[in-house]
Amino acid sequence: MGSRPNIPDIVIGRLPIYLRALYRMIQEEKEYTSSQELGERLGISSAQIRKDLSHFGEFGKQGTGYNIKFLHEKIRQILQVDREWLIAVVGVGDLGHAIAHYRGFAPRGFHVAALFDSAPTKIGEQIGGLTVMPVSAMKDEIHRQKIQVAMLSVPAEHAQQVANELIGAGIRAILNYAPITLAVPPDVRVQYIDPVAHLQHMTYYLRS
Amino acid sequence: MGSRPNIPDIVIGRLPIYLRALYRMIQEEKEYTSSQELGERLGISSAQIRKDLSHFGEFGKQGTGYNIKFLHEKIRQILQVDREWLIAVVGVGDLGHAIAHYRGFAPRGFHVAALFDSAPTKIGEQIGGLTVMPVSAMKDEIHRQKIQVAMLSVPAEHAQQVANELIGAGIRAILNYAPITLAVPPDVRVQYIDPVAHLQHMTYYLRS
DNA sequence: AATTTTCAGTGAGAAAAATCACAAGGGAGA
DNA sequence: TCTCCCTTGTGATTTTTCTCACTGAAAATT
Repeated sequence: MGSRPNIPDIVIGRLPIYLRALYRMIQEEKEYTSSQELGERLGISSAQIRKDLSHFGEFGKQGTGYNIKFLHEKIRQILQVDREWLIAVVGVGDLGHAIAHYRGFAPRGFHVAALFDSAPTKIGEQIGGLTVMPVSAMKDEIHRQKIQVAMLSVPAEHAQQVANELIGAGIRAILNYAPITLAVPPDVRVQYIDPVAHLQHMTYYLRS
Repeated sequence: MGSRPNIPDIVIGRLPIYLRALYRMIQEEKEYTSSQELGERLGISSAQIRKDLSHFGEFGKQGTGYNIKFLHEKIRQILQVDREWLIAVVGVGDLGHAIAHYRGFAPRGFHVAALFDSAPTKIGEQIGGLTVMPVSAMKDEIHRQKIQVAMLSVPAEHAQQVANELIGAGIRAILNYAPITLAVPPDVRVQYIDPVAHLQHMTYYLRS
């Protein structure tokens, strides 16, 4: 896809939000939308949306707006979610279970392809059609299936160590559910999910 | 605690990150840290950390740095998590179950105090010491317990409607797990948890 | 056919956020 | 006490991000 230099990360981060809204519009069987309508739904200015999209091409038509399916597909291509990504889940406690059962990954480009845990009691357990494997088998299995993305749902104390092993096994993107900032080499991407951090962010504003 | 005007939201959003790191340091029985050390752990510049904290007061000492417990407590006060917040969870599918069982809320200031679902088969179910109640009982129960925060884990199609009911019941902060942007009045805070959006953000960069 | 409305894309400018770099305070050791 | 080393808090500056406002094109209306 040739040269795509220097697009701000904050712009990339908004594309999945646009995708999500477009997906809803497809379900609503809408055909066209405008930057203004999209912006109103998302609480984002229309100029912001137009400028974001302009980094990647010209997807709209003056007077008409954007064809929803077309724009949806274009953003999927940009984000590379017009294919399926395999995911390894490490740590199958309550959270890992919920992740393994979650039906929302598949329709948006992701497929949970392997489950790992270190607790001997959990090895062999069947979850959502997959068998929990020992962490010692992680590297081989990740290579065998060519898995590139991992979700980390182990306790905070073990997260860094497991992350190191994942990176050693070739993983280049980690979605970390443990409430700890990971140290990783610059070619590895990490994103964080910390519900408590979000809650704490909101309670700041709950002053009467 | 008087006037605290105009502090950028992006600064507020980093405070929970600092809190998380300080909490870890307390567990490691460290006593002092510096903006530089903290920054290295978090991948944030030391100047950024100092400037962020300077919005709220002077918490460090030249030559010494920050007393970890003291700074931790100060940030807890700023975020108002030096008390316990009660949370209502709406939607007890797999995700709602995982939330209800999650042990990570309590030590960081939050207590799941009520569970709601609309499916008659789920009403009455016991989860983590709580009984699932019907959505129709939501308003009364939220008032009775004076719950101010809610977590929304219902399907996307119902999220907006349930959010409306929550707001009608007096909820002022919503952590939304449904992959949809909610429309809410300006005095209601919403934060989003969408793992797939994070994954899609990362796959952008997975070009070889 | 002419006019009006709608809406994308974009350069210029404004606003916000991050970084720089330094003065000054505090501790440790000589 | 004096000197050296750390480290904070912060004004100044740079960088990044967002918004404004306009051009031009397409559609809708008269």
